[in-house]
Amino acid sequence: VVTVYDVASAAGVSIASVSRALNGQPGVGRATVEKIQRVATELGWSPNDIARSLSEKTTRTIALVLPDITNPFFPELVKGVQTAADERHNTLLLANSGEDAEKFLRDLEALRRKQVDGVILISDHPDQTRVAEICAGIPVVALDRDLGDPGASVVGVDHEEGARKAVAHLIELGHRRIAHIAGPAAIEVSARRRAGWAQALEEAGLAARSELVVSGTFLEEGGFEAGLQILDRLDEFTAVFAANDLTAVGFLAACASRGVQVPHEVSLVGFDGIHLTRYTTPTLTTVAQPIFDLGHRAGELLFEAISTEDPVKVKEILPTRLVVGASSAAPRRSA
Amino acid sequence: VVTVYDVASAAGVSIASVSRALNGQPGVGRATVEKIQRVATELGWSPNDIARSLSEKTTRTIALVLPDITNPFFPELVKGVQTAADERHNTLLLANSGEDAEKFLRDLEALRRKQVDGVILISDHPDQTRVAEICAGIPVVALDRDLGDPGASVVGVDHEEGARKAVAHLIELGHRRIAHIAGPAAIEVSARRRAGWAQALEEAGLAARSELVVSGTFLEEGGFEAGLQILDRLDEFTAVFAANDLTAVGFLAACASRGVQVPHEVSLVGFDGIHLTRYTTPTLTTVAQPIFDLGHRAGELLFEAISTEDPVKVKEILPTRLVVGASSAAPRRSA
DNA sequence: CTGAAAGCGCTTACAG
DNA sequence: CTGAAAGCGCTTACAG
Repeated sequence: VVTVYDVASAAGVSIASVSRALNGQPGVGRATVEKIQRVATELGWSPNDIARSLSEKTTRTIALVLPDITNPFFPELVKGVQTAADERHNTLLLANSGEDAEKFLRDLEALRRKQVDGVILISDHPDQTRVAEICAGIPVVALDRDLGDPGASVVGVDHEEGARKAVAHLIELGHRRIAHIAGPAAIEVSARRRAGWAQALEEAGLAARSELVVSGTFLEEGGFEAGLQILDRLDEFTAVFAANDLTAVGFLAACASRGVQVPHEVSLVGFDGIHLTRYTTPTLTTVAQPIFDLGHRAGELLFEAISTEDPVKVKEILPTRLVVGASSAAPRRSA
Repeated sequence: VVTVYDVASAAGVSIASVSRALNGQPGVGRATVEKIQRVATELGWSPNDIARSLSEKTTRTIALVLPDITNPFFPELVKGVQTAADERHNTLLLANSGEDAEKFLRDLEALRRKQVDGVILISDHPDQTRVAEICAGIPVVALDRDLGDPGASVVGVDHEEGARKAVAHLIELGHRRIAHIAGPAAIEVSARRRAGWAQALEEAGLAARSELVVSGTFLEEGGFEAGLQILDRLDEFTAVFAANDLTAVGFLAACASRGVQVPHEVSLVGFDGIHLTRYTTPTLTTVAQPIFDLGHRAGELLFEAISTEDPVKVKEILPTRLVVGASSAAPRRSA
């Protein structure tokens, strides 16, 4: 309601001086600055970022598009990005597109209209061309999931390698038959982790039998359902590698409901390293991603891209770490 | 890059017609509209919401300020608000202030500068006056936590009543000594739930002994720590009412680490009804809040306030529901 | 050090 | 149905 014009006339100066004074820019007399500041506070002036953005052609806002804020992996990631944004005094705009491809595109278009300065994408949308079209001209960083778009920097982990570590850990414990509860087929990450599972088995001279793969959803229910199915065939395996921690949590619940002891009757390893894994019963062995860092790094990369005229595309792979909890142990029985 | 001016000159019309045509407003010839639309797509025109907002004096953006996106209660709430925003074709801006009072005020100021049309607040900031000052002139809805500010509508649940239900349930099962792991002292909701705990005990003619109250943090670690403390005094109680589900999850972990069986040796009830409670071992008895609805309703109320000149302040209390899981049972031992 | 003026990309009375 | 013009609240060359 009160604008620079009001402040200017009340202080008896021009709006140019007001703008400069209120932004701490040089070229205004000390006394003038003080007067303007005083008047501004008296009048209760508050800057209008919309007007500023229109004028400066930058909104100091970046966006993060993610599939499911409800999966605890993402809030942690959000914190990382948020921190990066805060450090640069930028605002973070969240778009929770779900895994819905259409909503994703609509959200992306809305962000473009909002004139965000850059976008961090967690998605493997089937139509990369459309995505690239919409994001044309605005810096993009792909997070966690790979983006076909070569125009974007990528930060993530090596999911295959992580999965291999998980399975190798089980093999080392003595397991020979290891089942896998996979993620949704449409998500690239699912395929990577499954591939890692198969590789680790094969490297150990064991068969990666597709009968031992059940599909999940990356959510608890998926792990639970998969568990109910697979627990009927406990004679075929002694351990389970779940595609992510939520799946593992669901599997634990299935075990509990069937009275199957973890890790005595079946060992379990998850993936992600969400905070919750330290508080499940038993605590979960998992391949931890540096979640916060992933988000933070993605933010930093994005800001570099924003402030550089011709940004180089980088691909940054952060290390995963096997965290051994109480859900994995040597097999007490043979499959 | 391409503006209405470009479209206008390319189509041989005025920017007024372009604006009207592109916004589907009446008063433009059918043929003209078509031509303008064609030219706009050819040129790859995309609306600039910043300019529109400056002109229209509305951003079609609402903000939600919350303490901790990492607590699974909030993402679910976010979904509710998000849905309400989507329904109105508004954008939701999230501010994750933490429980940090200073950051909260800074965030609020940033939102004001961003010219959001309204704000949903989850907070009980000590300095309500400051909050009211910053929010002056913009519609506010208080969510989940009560806001001293009488200028805002409130939507939430009756925490005392909910807590009473939890404790009454335990009493009904036969428990007589019920401990409580409280939330952070600074949060009003903690006090309410604790009061409910005390009331239920007293109504049943039992003593609400303050020695049976341990403080937590609303996070897993708090419940875990509290559990380690209190489990040394298992002879003093047979059941625990945790201030929220995350606390209960932490307590379960403490029980597991101490080898204490739930519910055989100690019963447990949580509060919130987060999704996870269905997948803990054992599944958690809890007082479920209609989380999604709370968020959705807050959004609706906010939009009403935004679109009404003189909005009435309402206080909407949504019902909680006791969900009986496997963590509560009749006491097998006497305290 | 200070100000008049143009411009950011839209929308919307106001005239025709 | 169509357009010229003003205005939204800022910032920033450009002159002095």
